[in-house]
Amino acid sequence: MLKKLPDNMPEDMVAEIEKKGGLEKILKEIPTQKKLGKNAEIYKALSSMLRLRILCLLKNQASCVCLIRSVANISYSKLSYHLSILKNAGLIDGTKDGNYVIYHITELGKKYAEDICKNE
Amino acid sequence: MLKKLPDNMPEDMVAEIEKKGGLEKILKEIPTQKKLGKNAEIYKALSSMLRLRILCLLKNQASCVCLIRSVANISYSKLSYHLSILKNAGLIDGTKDGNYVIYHITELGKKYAEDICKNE
DNA sequence: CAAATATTTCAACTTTTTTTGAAATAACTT
DNA sequence: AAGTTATTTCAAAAAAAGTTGAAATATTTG
Repeated sequence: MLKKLPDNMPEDMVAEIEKKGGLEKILKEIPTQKKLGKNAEIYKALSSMLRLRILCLLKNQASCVCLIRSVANISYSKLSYHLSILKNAGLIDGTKDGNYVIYHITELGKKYAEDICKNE
Repeated sequence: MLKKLPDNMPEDMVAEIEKKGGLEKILKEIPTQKKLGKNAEIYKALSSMLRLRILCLLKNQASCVCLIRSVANISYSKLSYHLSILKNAGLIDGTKDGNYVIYHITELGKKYAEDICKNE
Protein backbone atom coordinates (compact mmCIF):
# COMPACT_ATOMS: atom_id res chain seq x y z
CA MET A 1 0.00 0.00 0.00
CA LEU A 2 2.63 2.56 0.94
CA LYS A 3 4.72 3.18 -2.14
CA LYS A 4 7.06 5.99 -1.13
CA LEU A 5 7.39 8.16 1.97
CA PRO A 6 7.32 11.92 1.51
CA ASP A 7 10.77 13.53 1.44
CA ASN A 8 9.81 15.87 4.24
CA MET A 9 6.95 16.24 6.62
CA PRO A 10 6.22 18.52 9.57
CA GLU A 11 8.71 17.53 12.29
CA ASP A 12 6.11 17.17 15.01
CA MET A 13 4.16 14.75 12.82
CA VAL A 14 7.23 12.61 12.28
CA ALA A 15 7.77 12.56 16.06
CA GLU A 16 4.13 11.67 16.69
CA ILE A 17 4.32 8.75 14.28
CA GLU A 18 7.52 7.49 15.87
CA LYS A 19 5.91 7.60 19.29
CA LYS A 20 3.13 5.37 17.96
CA GLY A 21 5.63 2.77 16.80
CA GLY A 22 6.10 3.92 13.22
CA LEU A 23 3.95 4.24 10.16
CA GLU A 24 3.89 0.49 9.54
CA LYS A 25 1.93 -0.01 12.70
CA ILE A 26 -0.57 2.70 11.78
CA LEU A 27 -1.05 1.26 8.31
CA LYS A 28 -1.74 -2.20 9.71
CA GLU A 29 -4.88 -0.79 11.29
CA ILE A 30 -6.33 0.07 7.90
CA PRO A 31 -8.79 -2.66 6.83
CA THR A 32 -8.12 -4.94 3.89
CA GLN A 33 -9.15 -4.16 0.32
CA LYS A 34 -11.93 -6.70 0.64
CA LYS A 35 -13.37 -5.19 3.77
CA LEU A 36 -13.12 -1.62 2.47
CA GLY A 37 -14.75 -2.76 -0.76
CA LYS A 38 -17.71 -4.31 1.00
CA ASN A 39 -18.16 -1.21 3.15
CA ALA A 40 -17.90 1.05 0.12
CA GLU A 41 -20.58 -0.98 -1.65
CA ILE A 42 -22.94 -0.64 1.31
CA TYR A 43 -22.31 3.08 1.60
CA LYS A 44 -22.80 3.55 -2.14
CA ALA A 45 -26.17 1.81 -1.86
CA LEU A 46 -27.03 4.23 0.94
CA SER A 47 -25.84 7.30 -0.95
CA SER A 48 -29.18 8.17 -2.53
CA MET A 49 -32.12 9.84 -0.82
CA LEU A 50 -34.54 7.71 -2.76
CA ARG A 51 -32.86 4.51 -1.59
CA LEU A 52 -32.69 5.75 1.99
CA ARG A 53 -36.39 6.52 1.86
CA ILE A 54 -37.13 3.01 0.61
CA LEU A 55 -34.93 1.50 3.30
CA CYS A 56 -36.73 3.49 6.00
CA LEU A 57 -40.11 2.40 4.67
CA LEU A 58 -39.04 -1.25 4.72
CA LYS A 59 -37.70 -0.81 8.23
CA ASN A 60 -41.29 -0.33 9.37
CA GLN A 61 -43.20 -2.32 6.78
CA ALA A 62 -42.21 -5.13 4.42
CA SER A 63 -43.75 -4.06 1.13
CA CYS A 64 -44.61 -5.28 -2.33
CA VAL A 65 -43.03 -3.41 -5.22
CA CYS A 66 -46.34 -1.77 -6.04
CA LEU A 67 -46.63 -0.22 -2.58
CA ILE A 68 -43.06 1.03 -2.62
CA ARG A 69 -43.73 2.44 -6.07
CA SER A 70 -46.82 4.30 -4.85
CA VAL A 71 -45.01 5.70 -1.85
CA ALA A 72 -41.99 6.80 -3.85
CA ASN A 73 -44.07 7.84 -6.86
CA ILE A 74 -41.58 6.69 -9.49
CA SER A 75 -41.70 4.25 -12.39
CA TYR A 76 -41.41 0.51 -11.91
CA SER A 77 -38.23 0.27 -13.97
CA LYS A 78 -36.56 3.00 -12.00
CA LEU A 79 -37.62 1.41 -8.76
CA SER A 80 -36.41 -2.01 -9.87
CA TYR A 81 -32.99 -0.53 -10.52
CA HIS A 82 -32.78 0.99 -7.05
CA LEU A 83 -34.15 -2.10 -5.31
CA SER A 84 -31.47 -4.18 -7.01
CA ILE A 85 -28.77 -1.91 -5.62
CA LEU A 86 -30.09 -2.17 -2.08
CA LYS A 87 -30.47 -5.91 -2.52
CA ASN A 88 -26.98 -6.47 -3.95
CA ALA A 89 -25.54 -4.60 -1.00
CA GLY A 90 -27.37 -6.97 1.34
CA LEU A 91 -29.55 -4.27 2.89
CA ILE A 92 -32.89 -5.68 1.75
CA ASP A 93 -34.15 -8.83 0.12
CA GLY A 94 -37.17 -9.88 -1.83
CA THR A 95 -39.34 -12.98 -1.61
CA LYS A 96 -41.83 -13.95 -4.24
CA ASP A 97 -45.45 -14.31 -3.12
CA GLY A 98 -47.61 -15.25 -6.06
CA ASN A 99 -47.59 -12.39 -8.47
CA TYR A 100 -45.96 -10.07 -5.98
CA VAL A 101 -42.44 -9.64 -4.74
CA ILE A 102 -42.29 -8.57 -1.12
CA TYR A 103 -39.17 -6.71 -0.13
CA HIS A 104 -38.03 -6.65 3.47
CA ILE A 105 -35.15 -5.19 5.32
CA THR A 106 -32.27 -7.47 6.38
CA GLU A 107 -30.43 -7.43 9.69
CA LEU A 108 -27.65 -5.50 7.98
CA GLY A 109 -30.18 -3.04 6.60
CA LYS A 110 -31.68 -2.54 10.05
CA LYS A 111 -28.32 -1.59 11.46
CA TYR A 112 -28.13 1.35 9.09
CA ALA A 113 -31.83 2.19 9.00
CA GLU A 114 -31.95 2.53 12.76
CA ASP A 115 -29.18 5.09 12.67
CA ILE A 116 -30.75 7.00 9.79
CA CYS A 117 -34.23 7.04 11.33
CA LYS A 118 -33.33 7.80 14.92
CA ASN A 119 -34.45 11.17 16.28
CA GLU A 120 -32.44 14.27 17.36
CA MET B 1 -44.79 11.95 -0.42
CA LEU B 2 -47.46 9.33 -1.09
CA LYS B 3 -49.10 10.21 -4.36
CA LYS B 4 -51.44 7.32 -5.04
CA LEU B 5 -52.08 4.00 -3.32
CA PRO B 6 -51.82 0.86 -5.43
CA ASP B 7 -55.17 -0.46 -6.68
CA ASN B 8 -54.51 -3.83 -5.14
CA MET B 9 -51.98 -5.31 -2.81
CA PRO B 10 -51.54 -8.70 -1.13
CA GLU B 11 -54.42 -8.97 1.37
CA ASP B 12 -52.23 -9.94 4.30
CA MET B 13 -50.12 -6.85 3.72
CA VAL B 14 -53.16 -4.61 3.78
CA ALA B 15 -54.20 -6.23 7.07
CA GLU B 16 -50.71 -5.82 8.52
CA ILE B 17 -50.70 -2.14 7.68
CA GLU B 18 -54.14 -1.63 9.21
CA LYS B 19 -52.96 -3.33 12.40
CA LYS B 20 -50.13 -0.82 12.61
CA GLY B 21 -52.56 2.09 12.40
CA GLY B 22 -52.50 2.70 8.68
CA LEU B 23 -49.94 3.74 6.12
CA GLU B 24 -49.95 7.38 7.25
CA LYS B 25 -48.48 6.34 10.54
CA ILE B 26 -45.77 4.25 8.87
CA LEU B 27 -44.87 7.09 6.53
CA LYS B 28 -44.52 9.53 9.40
CA GLU B 29 -41.57 7.48 10.61
CA ILE B 30 -39.63 8.21 7.44
CA PRO B 31 -37.16 11.04 8.07
CA THR B 32 -37.49 14.43 6.40
CA GLN B 33 -35.96 15.32 3.06
CA LYS B 34 -33.35 17.36 4.87
CA LYS B 35 -32.30 14.55 7.16
CA LEU B 36 -32.22 11.98 4.37
CA GLY B 37 -30.20 14.41 2.27
CA LYS B 38 -27.57 14.92 4.93
CA ASN B 39 -27.30 11.18 5.47
CA ALA B 40 -27.07 10.54 1.75
CA GLU B 41 -24.24 13.06 1.48
CA ILE B 42 -22.29 11.37 4.24
CA TYR B 43 -22.83 7.94 2.72
CA LYS B 44 -21.82 9.22 -0.70
CA ALA B 45 -18.58 10.49 0.77
CA LEU B 46 -18.02 7.04 2.26
CA SER B 47 -18.85 5.22 -0.95
CA SER B 48 -15.30 4.98 -2.30
CA MET B 49 -12.60 2.62 -1.13
CA LEU B 50 -9.99 5.29 -1.55
CA ARG B 51 -11.89 7.69 0.69
CA LEU B 52 -12.52 4.98 3.27
CA ARG B 53 -8.82 4.20 3.31
CA ILE B 54 -8.02 7.87 3.88
CA LEU B 55 -10.59 8.09 6.65
CA CYS B 56 -9.13 5.03 8.36
CA LEU B 57 -5.63 6.46 8.14
CA LEU B 58 -6.79 9.74 9.67
CA LYS B 59 -8.59 7.83 12.41
CA ASN B 60 -5.19 6.74 13.70
CA GLN B 61 -2.99 9.61 12.55
CA ALA B 62 -3.71 13.22 11.61
CA SER B 63 -1.71 13.69 8.42
CA CYS B 64 -0.41 16.30 6.02
CA VAL B 65 -1.54 15.97 2.42
CA CYS B 66 1.90 14.76 1.41
CA LEU B 67 1.77 11.82 3.81
CA ILE B 68 -1.74 10.85 2.72
CA ARG B 69 -0.57 11.11 -0.85
CA SER B 70 2.36 8.79 -0.21
CA VAL B 71 0.22 6.26 1.56
CA ALA B 72 -2.49 6.28 -1.10
CA ASN B 73 0.01 6.62 -3.95
CA ILE B 74 -2.12 8.93 -6.08
CA SER B 75 -1.68 12.41 -7.54
CA TYR B 76 -2.12 15.55 -5.47
CA SER B 77 -4.99 16.82 -7.58
CA LYS B 78 -6.84 13.56 -7.31
CA LEU B 79 -6.26 13.48 -3.58
CA SER B 80 -7.41 17.07 -3.19
CA TYR B 81 -10.66 16.19 -4.89
CA HIS B 82 -11.31 13.29 -2.54
CA LEU B 83 -10.28 15.20 0.56
CA SER B 84 -12.75 17.93 -0.35
CA ILE B 85 -15.56 15.39 -0.52
CA LEU B 86 -14.74 13.97 2.90
CA LYS B 87 -14.40 17.48 4.25
CA ASN B 88 -17.66 18.76 2.79
CA ALA B 89 -19.47 15.84 4.35
CA GLY B 90 -18.01 16.83 7.72
CA LEU B 91 -16.02 13.64 8.15
CA ILE B 92 -12.59 15.28 8.22
CA ASP B 93 -11.20 18.77 8.40
CA GLY B 94 -7.97 20.49 7.53
CA THR B 95 -5.92 23.05 9.42
CA LYS B 96 -3.12 24.98 7.89
CA ASP B 97 0.31 24.67 9.52
CA GLY B 98 2.82 26.76 7.61
CA ASN B 99 3.20 25.27 4.19
CA TYR B 100 1.30 22.16 5.14
CA VAL B 101 -2.34 21.35 5.56
CA ILE B 102 -2.96 18.78 8.26
CA TYR B 103 -6.13 16.78 7.87
CA HIS B 104 -7.74 15.17 10.87
CA ILE B 105 -10.83 13.13 11.47
CA THR B 106 -13.88 14.81 13.03
CA GLU B 107 -16.16 13.36 15.70
CA LEU B 108 -18.62 12.52 12.95
CA GLY B 109 -15.86 10.86 10.96
CA LYS B 110 -14.84 8.78 13.98
CA LYS B 111 -18.34 7.44 14.34
CA TYR B 112 -18.12 5.89 10.89
CA ALA B 113 -14.43 5.03 10.93
CA GLU B 114 -14.83 3.02 14.12
CA ASP B 115 -17.47 0.90 12.51
CA ILE B 116 -15.47 0.43 9.30
CA CYS B 117 -12.25 -0.44 11.12
CA LYS B 118 -13.58 -2.69 13.81
CA ASN B 119 -12.66 -6.37 13.64
CA GLU B 120 -14.84 -9.40 12.76
C1' DC C 1 -54.78 -21.49 -23.22
C1' DA C 2 -55.56 -16.34 -23.59
C1' DA C 3 -55.67 -12.25 -21.01
C1' DA C 4 -54.30 -9.67 -17.13
C1' DT C 5 -51.18 -8.31 -13.45
C1' DA C 6 -46.67 -7.49 -11.08
C1' DT C 7 -42.16 -7.07 -11.73
C1' DT C 8 -37.68 -7.14 -14.17
C1' DT C 9 -34.62 -6.49 -18.01
C1' DC C 10 -32.68 -4.11 -21.77
C1' DA C 11 -30.40 -0.73 -24.66
C1' DA C 12 -30.10 4.05 -25.61
C1' DC C 13 -29.63 8.21 -23.43
C1' DT C 14 -28.66 11.79 -19.79
C1' DT C 15 -26.43 13.15 -15.71
C1' DT C 16 -23.05 12.87 -12.23
C1' DT C 17 -18.71 11.57 -10.58
C1' DT C 18 -13.94 10.82 -11.19
C1' DT C 19 -9.49 11.43 -13.44
C1' DT C 20 -5.93 14.11 -15.67
C1' DG C 21 -2.38 17.41 -16.21
C1' DA C 22 -1.50 22.16 -16.30
C1' DA C 23 -1.85 26.43 -13.96
C1' DA C 24 -2.87 29.07 -9.73
C1' DT C 25 -2.17 30.07 -4.85
C1' DA C 26 -0.02 30.58 -0.58
C1' DA C 27 3.57 30.17 2.59
C1' DC C 28 8.44 29.53 3.41
C1' DT C 29 13.49 30.11 2.30
C1' DT C 30 17.40 32.39 0.53
C1' DA D 1 12.09 39.85 -4.28
C1' DA D 2 12.95 35.30 -6.61
C1' DG D 3 12.70 30.56 -6.01
C1' DT D 4 10.99 26.53 -3.78
C1' DT D 5 7.55 23.66 -1.62
C1' DA D 6 2.78 22.08 -0.45
C1' DT D 7 -1.59 22.22 -1.83
C1' DT D 8 -5.72 23.56 -4.50
C1' DT D 9 -8.23 24.83 -8.60
C1' DC D 10 -9.61 24.42 -13.24
C1' DA D 11 -11.41 22.73 -17.55
C1' DA D 12 -11.48 18.92 -20.56
C1' DA D 13 -11.88 13.97 -20.97
C1' DA D 14 -13.23 9.48 -19.24
C1' DA D 15 -15.92 6.52 -16.51
C1' DA D 16 -19.77 5.35 -13.71
C1' DA D 17 -24.43 5.89 -12.20
C1' DG D 18 -29.15 6.87 -13.08
C1' DT D 19 -33.28 7.45 -16.21
C1' DT D 20 -36.43 6.17 -19.86
C1' DG D 21 -39.84 3.59 -22.24
C1' DA D 22 -40.52 -0.58 -24.55
C1' DA D 23 -40.23 -5.45 -24.35
C1' DA D 24 -39.63 -9.71 -21.64
C1' DT D 25 -40.82 -12.78 -17.83
C1' DA D 26 -43.58 -15.07 -14.57
C1' DT D 27 -47.58 -15.86 -12.22
C1' DT D 28 -52.49 -15.78 -11.78
C1' DT D 29 -57.21 -15.68 -13.42
C1' DG D 30 -61.03 -16.50 -16.55
